[in-house]
Amino acid sequence: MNISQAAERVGLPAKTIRYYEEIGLVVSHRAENGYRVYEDRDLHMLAFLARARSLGFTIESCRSLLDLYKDPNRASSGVKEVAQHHLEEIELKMAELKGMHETLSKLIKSCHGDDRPDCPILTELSRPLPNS
Amino acid sequence: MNISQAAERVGLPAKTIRYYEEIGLVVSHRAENGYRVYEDRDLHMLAFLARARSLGFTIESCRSLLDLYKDPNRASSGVKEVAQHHLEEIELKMAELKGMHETLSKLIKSCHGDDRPDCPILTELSRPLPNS
DNA sequence: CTTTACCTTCCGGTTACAGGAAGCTTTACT
DNA sequence: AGTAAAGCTTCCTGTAACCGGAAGGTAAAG
Repeated sequence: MNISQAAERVGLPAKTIRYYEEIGLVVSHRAENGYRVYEDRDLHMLAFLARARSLGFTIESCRSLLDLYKDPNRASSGVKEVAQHHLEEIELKMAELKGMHETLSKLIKSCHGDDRPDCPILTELSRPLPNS
Repeated sequence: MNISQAAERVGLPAKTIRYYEEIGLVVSHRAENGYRVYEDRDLHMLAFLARARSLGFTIESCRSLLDLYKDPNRASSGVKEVAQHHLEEIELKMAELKGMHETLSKLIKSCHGDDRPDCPILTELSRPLPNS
């Protein structure tokens, strides 16, 4: 199976698969003409990566997870740690976004949004500095 | 006032201020020795940018907002549009993160996390492909 | 007069790819 | 058989918003 069929199967762009190979996340076997060839086992790895990435794991976390996946002697605690750490990062981002959302939606509500120049959004953004 | 004092005042790294100048977001006046010099007006701009960035606006949105800020004939509707668009992006990201959070926290709960190799997280990530 | 602290510019690295050029191979069609 | 289109390869550049560090000029302090 060539790269574009593999790509379609696992739901990743061919470019991305080549990139994963370039950074050593996966290996690819080559046919005699130099084309990459994918077997079931390779597709499993790629699909694994696609799922992990869709959950927001970084490439480096994916590398760890994939290593654990391939190791029959792994401890599930290792997997859980990686996942837990990622969950915390997600929660941090959510909190950050929540803060922005609150502030921003209040500001937007308070802006009449017509052709007059006065605007509470700009007023807030340009509040004088706490002169230390 | 030199760059590092300005940086401290507005809460931005000096590197960032130089970068904003490089991309034409702000202009800097120079002293005879070539050093950047910041006046109140410049500090206002920088603080404006710091606040906008802290609300997650992209640099390009900041550019628009700053242009509007500097234009006494602006329409507040223009500002509101930029902010509204950004709010929608924030909501998109929040939804995405929420989905990841749900899936991931369920998986983590279901993983015993000890020294045994079996792990529902890996099982989920390696689910067989929908063979089309 | 020298050390120390700033300042300058310039270059490379970060994340996770996407776009596109130049060139080889395979497939399809006439 | 000839050719055109599709698919593959590698390589290079660009993205967002900076950070870190090197090399070298300037300023303030002792």
